[in-house]
Amino acid sequence: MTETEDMKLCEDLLHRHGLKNTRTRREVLRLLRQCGGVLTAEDISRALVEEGKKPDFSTLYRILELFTERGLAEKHYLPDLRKYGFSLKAAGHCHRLICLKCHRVIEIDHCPLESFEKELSEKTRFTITGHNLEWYGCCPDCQAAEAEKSAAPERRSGKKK
Amino acid sequence: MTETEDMKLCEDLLHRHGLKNTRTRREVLRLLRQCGGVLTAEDISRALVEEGKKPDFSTLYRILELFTERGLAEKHYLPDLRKYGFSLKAAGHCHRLICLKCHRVIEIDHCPLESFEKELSEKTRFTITGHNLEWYGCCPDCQAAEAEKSAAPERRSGKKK
DNA sequence: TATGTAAATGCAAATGACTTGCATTTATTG
DNA sequence: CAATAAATGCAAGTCATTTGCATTTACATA
Repeated sequence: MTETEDMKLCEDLLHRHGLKNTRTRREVLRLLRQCGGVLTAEDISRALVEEGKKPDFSTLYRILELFTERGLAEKHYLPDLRKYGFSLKAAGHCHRLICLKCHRVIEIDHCPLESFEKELSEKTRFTITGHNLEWYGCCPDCQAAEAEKSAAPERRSGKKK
Repeated sequence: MTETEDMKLCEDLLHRHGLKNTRTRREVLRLLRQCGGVLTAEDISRALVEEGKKPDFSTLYRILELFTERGLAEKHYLPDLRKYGFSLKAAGHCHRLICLKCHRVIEIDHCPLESFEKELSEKTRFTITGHNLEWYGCCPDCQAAEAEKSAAPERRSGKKK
């Protein structure tokens, strides 16, 4: 897809969701599409700064919140980073497997909870309105990188946990 | 159980986990045991203030963090409150069903993910190190209260969502 | 195409949960 | 009971996120 086509698509997406088509919104959408996974406000800011733009964090947060409200994106708390990440919303209900090293995301479209949840609701008499389900781990690439590192160890920076 | 017995038990619990037996730690432990569910630092502070004590938040956070490290408690991010809650740790792996109104917690000790997770790991070649799973909903009591309220509506305070 | 208007943005300051440094107090050990 | 290592309180700091407000912009309409 050419860059122009991609931009066109972003504009359409915005319009289809009843959102004004502004430069920063297009950029945020583009980055989310490009990465395909989860980005934090800081990730997005950094990427745009590298391209010579510098949107304010307040604007980014407003955009990300808006995208989430309008069902264009999803917001996930990332416990290891103590902040939120955002990703484009998959059609339909799904869960994620997130690599803790590189933040790559695999979408899991089959929800293994449906039947269990029905049973649970009957047993507890709770109305169940939702659930949180995410898996964390280490993707094959990062496993390989990790294995290599321990084969030829280098100075390790004192990065906090 | 008498209050003294309860205190004794708290002291034992602390000692068994290699923790000094201080007043505030005993109080925090007692509150967690009494409530049986999830409490935030603020919940704990409020409860203690009502009893005429006023531990500093820094102390509470230090204690809760310590309890978590030593496996006495568990820490959960509560997305609707945007902060952490703590509960005594159940023996073994388990998940929670949390009432969004009153924060009552039901522990679900059967994890419906085990077999699914194995399959998932094989398919994606990720090393899966953990998962997040919590259900949210409304407990029977709050459902009843809700039903009553709409039958005989009263002035609603402008409490934020 | 010009233009009025609501909405979006940038900026600065605020918020709120949580953390940290340090001086003081306290639980435990000998 | 004294010594001491650890726990606490206090004040100030951190950091993600939010908010108020003045300015700019997208886009519908003239």
